[in-house]
Amino acid sequence: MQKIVIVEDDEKLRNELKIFLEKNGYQAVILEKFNNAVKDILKENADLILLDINLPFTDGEFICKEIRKESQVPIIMVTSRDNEIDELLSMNYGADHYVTKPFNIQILLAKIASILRRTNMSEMNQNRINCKKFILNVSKSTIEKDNQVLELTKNELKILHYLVENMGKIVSREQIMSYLWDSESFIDDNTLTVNMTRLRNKLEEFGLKDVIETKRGQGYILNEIS
Amino acid sequence: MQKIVIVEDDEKLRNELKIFLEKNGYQAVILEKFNNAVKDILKENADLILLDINLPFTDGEFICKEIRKESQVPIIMVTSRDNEIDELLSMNYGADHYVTKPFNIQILLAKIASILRRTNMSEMNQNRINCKKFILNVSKSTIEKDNQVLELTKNELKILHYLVENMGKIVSREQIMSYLWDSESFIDDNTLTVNMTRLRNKLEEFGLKDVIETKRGQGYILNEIS
DNA sequence: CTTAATTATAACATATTCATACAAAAATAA
DNA sequence: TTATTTTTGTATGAATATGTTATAATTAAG
Repeated sequence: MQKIVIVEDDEKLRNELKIFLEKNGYQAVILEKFNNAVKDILKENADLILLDINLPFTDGEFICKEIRKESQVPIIMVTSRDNEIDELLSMNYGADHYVTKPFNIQILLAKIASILRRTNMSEMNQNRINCKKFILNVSKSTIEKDNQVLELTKNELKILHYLVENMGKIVSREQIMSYLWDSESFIDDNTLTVNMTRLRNKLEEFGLKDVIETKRGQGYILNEIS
Repeated sequence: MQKIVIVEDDEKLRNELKIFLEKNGYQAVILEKFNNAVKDILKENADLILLDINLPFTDGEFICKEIRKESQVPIIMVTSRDNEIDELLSMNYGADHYVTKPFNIQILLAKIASILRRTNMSEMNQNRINCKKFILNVSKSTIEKDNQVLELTKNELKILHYLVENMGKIVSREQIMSYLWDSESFIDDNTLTVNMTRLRNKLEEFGLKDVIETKRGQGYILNEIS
């Protein structure tokens, strides 16, 4: 179930919103105190935030800006006047969407549904890196090729991601290792080799032979030839 | 400031994009007519191109392909349907990145930033040194010549790199040695000679005879004659 | 022309690096 | 829990890059 945080000082309105959203299949959380709003909001880890611009003590623009520093969660700003929207836009606080009070609650619902559908879709599709021979989908931890999909484990994804990011450049074993594991944990140098072999086997089974080349004594390199 | 060309037929969307990108520190250019798109795009000499696949009169795939003939500028293809991506990929038009409409603009921004950072980095690391007779690719530890590639080992690369960096100047054996090995390890003076011979043989087999000249009593020098 | 210093070559030895296979441990799912 | 997947560790062997030694070739000076 998708979670929506309601940040609204009008107690009556926010309770109505909560009930309404819950009736429509969302999990709705109300923020009651605004003295620590940004932290409280982020803590909820919501899918969407409904944020009134006029709040006591603090203001919505600030909260919006602060949230954007930490998260890309979609934010719907609720304004009281039409022209507030223009002011907001010119400030570029990072909110994606706006509604003006008083708003038609059905329209708000449609808006929310649309935003959530969109972000879900785009999140699924954005982190795709085209490597000529295949696409690395970082979000899904898969590689795609000829309409076929290969699932990658955590380590496999990380190694491949690092190689892809440095396509055409030799990356040393040390580099990969420090990318894979925290520098604190002392992991056998050979563990990387093992992971490498497994990744290669997996890739070869998928029809991607010799994608990762060993540069003995220097590291590994991703062949960028198409 | 980095320049982004927006190729999008939806007037509203492209204007929004332009404003948004400009607010985020980019120079955004809109393409208004598409009858001469490829030329117009290339003329802008942009750092990145945002290219809608569905355009009137012409189509994005064609434009992409044409651009690729002239330039390696990163291209983000904007598609309307998910499965369009797969079609695109199978054609291999050379676009590096894709977003599906409707897209979250913050995610798009992050993507752009990531792509530009990456390409900037790789430009910086344009570790290809042109030596008239051959190109030394430090990132790949190879030399290239007439579409042929010769792999170098760590030592070979280091020696050649040092010589190339000092092209046309005599470098003493001591210089090369301290560049090759840590000053701590005491390595036989003749070891350098052996490495030198090996490198020379390798180069000669590759069709690069007498590239490294011995200056008896002084060191070695890379012949820069073209 | 000799001789001594320097550099080159060849053959050999060693050390590093990596791949593979298997086992154990840890994480995750059923 | 148990079962399964994923990750990590260890051992072995092969490949190869590099270092060592010995000997030959080259060069400059006397």
